[in-house]
Amino acid sequence: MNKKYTRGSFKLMKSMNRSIILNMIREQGPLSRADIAKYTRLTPPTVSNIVKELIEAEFVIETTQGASKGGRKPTLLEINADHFYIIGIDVGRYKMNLVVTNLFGQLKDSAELEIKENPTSEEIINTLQQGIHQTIECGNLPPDKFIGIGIGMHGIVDTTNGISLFAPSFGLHNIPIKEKLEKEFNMIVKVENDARTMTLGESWFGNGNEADNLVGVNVGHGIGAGVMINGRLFHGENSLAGEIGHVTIDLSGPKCTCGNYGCLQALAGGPAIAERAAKELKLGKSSLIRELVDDQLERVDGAIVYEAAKQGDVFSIELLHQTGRYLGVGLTNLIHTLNPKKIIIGGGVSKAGQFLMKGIEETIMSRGLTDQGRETLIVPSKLGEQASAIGACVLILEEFFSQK
Amino acid sequence: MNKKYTRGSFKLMKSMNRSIILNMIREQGPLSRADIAKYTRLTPPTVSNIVKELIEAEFVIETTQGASKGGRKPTLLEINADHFYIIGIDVGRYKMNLVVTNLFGQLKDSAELEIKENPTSEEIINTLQQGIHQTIECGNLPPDKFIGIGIGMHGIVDTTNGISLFAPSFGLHNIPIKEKLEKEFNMIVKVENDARTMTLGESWFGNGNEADNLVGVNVGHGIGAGVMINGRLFHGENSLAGEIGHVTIDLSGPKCTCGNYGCLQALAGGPAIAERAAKELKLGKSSLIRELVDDQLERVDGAIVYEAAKQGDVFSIELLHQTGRYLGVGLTNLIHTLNPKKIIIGGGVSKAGQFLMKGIEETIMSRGLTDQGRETLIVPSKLGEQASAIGACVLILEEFFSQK
DNA sequence: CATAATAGTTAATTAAATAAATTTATAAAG
DNA sequence: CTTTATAAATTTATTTAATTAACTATTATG
Repeated sequence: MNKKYTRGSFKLMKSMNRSIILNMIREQGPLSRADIAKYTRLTPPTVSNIVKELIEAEFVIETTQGASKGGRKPTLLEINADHFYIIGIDVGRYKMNLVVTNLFGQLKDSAELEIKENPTSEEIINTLQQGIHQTIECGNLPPDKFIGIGIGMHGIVDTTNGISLFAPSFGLHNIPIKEKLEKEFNMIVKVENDARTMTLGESWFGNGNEADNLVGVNVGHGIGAGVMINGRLFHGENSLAGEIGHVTIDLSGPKCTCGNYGCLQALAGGPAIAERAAKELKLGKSSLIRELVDDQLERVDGAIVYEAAKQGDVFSIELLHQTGRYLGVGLTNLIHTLNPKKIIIGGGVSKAGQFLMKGIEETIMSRGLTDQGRETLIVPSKLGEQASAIGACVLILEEFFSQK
Repeated sequence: MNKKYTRGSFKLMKSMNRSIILNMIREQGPLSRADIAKYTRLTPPTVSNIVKELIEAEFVIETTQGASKGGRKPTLLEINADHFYIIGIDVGRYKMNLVVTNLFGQLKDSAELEIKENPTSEEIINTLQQGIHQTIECGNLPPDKFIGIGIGMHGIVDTTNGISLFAPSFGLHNIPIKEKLEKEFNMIVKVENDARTMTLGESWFGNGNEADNLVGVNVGHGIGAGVMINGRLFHGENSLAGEIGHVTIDLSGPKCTCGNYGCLQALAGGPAIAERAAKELKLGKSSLIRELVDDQLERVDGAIVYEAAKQGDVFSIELLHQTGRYLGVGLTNLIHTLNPKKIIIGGGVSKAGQFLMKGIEETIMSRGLTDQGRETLIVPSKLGEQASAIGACVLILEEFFSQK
């Protein structure tokens, strides 16, 4: 009774074809009408009609003439990429990362927004609103071309209503982001978890290209993943899909912040790395880290271990190698549960990707069940620090390119 | 370039609506044309036209007149369930379980087929063919009403081509089941992994009802799962999705048949239970099991532990309780990765469900990350031993009820 | 028995794809 | 140069199948 049926109708037929054509131009353009007809198996008049509408709506433009293949030259079509701009914001623990992209995900502007210490919900909303106002009105880009705002937010998000249900690093509940921003700016606003926006960003404009089944793993303070199935983000029943930081890999492992023992995060998250480093250093091991923190071991964190490793510190390199092995176990579990085509490693810790990758690959090779499993592609993030903010833009692009 | 676009067309529109109506009658029937129009928001003439076709094709029949609600009595429509029969076969380690169902998944006939020891591919095919011939021609049911054959096969299956790529308990590779059976019987044949057919069976006719995101866990000799996402089986990139038997939950756990340490299967599979029982009994623990196997500890297997537990043996009950806790860790990992609405426990070991459930629930309660996660429904299989064979029938039903 | 309400059908209309024919533009052949 | 073949795109006519509106059939209710 509760199931939603999408019935066939003229409207649906039209909107499917419009969406197919628009996306085909986006992904494979520039293309001629004839090309589109050939690839989609739609007839030329159908393509021409829809293209006419898309041009009128200024979503698509005719560009150059292509080379003739023995007859009339084709008129090539392209997305009118710079006719529309999107704001994407990644709300992190200490700051917000704001970017502006066009329809091709190309970076047009960016800014960093400071978050006050122990912010209230209102302060978070205010920071967002001020940052957005400044970006739109600074004059770099025509204000009327902004069409939507996407937010990548750490913690638990109610995507339907655009509410941050729980933001652990602020200790805040129920921030009504979508409602407030839509009222203020009168454009589409979408809110999503940041591991998911990161994955979305990589999927559209990063290293995820073409993989329909894809997992993006955000390794930072915590470990979270965005799961894409059949080319769309998958949330699961209660938005818990991809909470792989709290997958148990070692029943007798160290205690996690969640109260359990042996969670992946408790072995491979940023704080876990720092803790293991400090512990071993206390036992007297020698390492460059000592110099970097002036022997104040409480100052050790993930970034410092990475810095030391970069400078060739054997102790740190081995530490990250071991972390990679732990991560590898988590990823192997992922492969044996979801079996994605590709896994993308992003987030803060992934800066140390070079040092982690070896351990990850080793473990997957040894623990993978079949050859195919072992061949799962593990790749680093391409968009790096901006993956999540760019992915937030994709929240709007998805909407733009889906139906209308 | 490689993406397949489904373009909107009149054919698609029609087939969508036909499928919606057919499925609505199946799931919610008996229904009147007017009911269907109301629920689907299709107009009465559209519904009438399609229903006319469905009646002509003998997929649907008009049954009784419903009660008037203040006007003309509705003519109720039902699936012509017994006009079509489907054969489903679950190919296990020692025998095949064959069932015949109608379009409602109601059992019409069943049989057990013996598998020779160390069978060849040809012998497997022969056994299948003989069993099917016998079933069709025995006279219980009109032979011309059989429309398809579904096979649930343990091991790794190439579903596209209907080939059993690897059947570990036979040691066989590349059994071309679909090809051989289609040639012999000239009807649709579909082959799928048995954990997946089990899940499919529960989803349509068992305890999975209405959950779009569902995992069925087959706990037996090994542990495998069928993953349903958005109401459809999910295979992953290389059919490894759901191979949760080889998810690592204890880095320092016992060795698994796959060569790694601490796989779920090595802690909670049938042989693992038997091994733990034998080991502790060797240390001198007292248990009813001793009597059941005449003190020949090498005869202990999962079934015997279950038998003892049923008879109130404290040792066995505790053993299964512990097994449940291990399973619970595996399922919690599943929840934190896929977050299904429901998890169905089936397979051989699930006969001992009552003894496992407590441990499973305990663990999920203690290890679940959020309230919602902890509330994931864990339910036992409803179809029991026949789940996989009935699910094999669903492979054909899916096809029947999808488009045409 | 009249009336209102529900079920279902028939006829007319409409949206949008498809098919066929035509126009436009270009390269290559003679 | 002109002709011819061919590709690109548009125009016109046709077809599919949903929708709208009008109508018939049936039944409960007052």
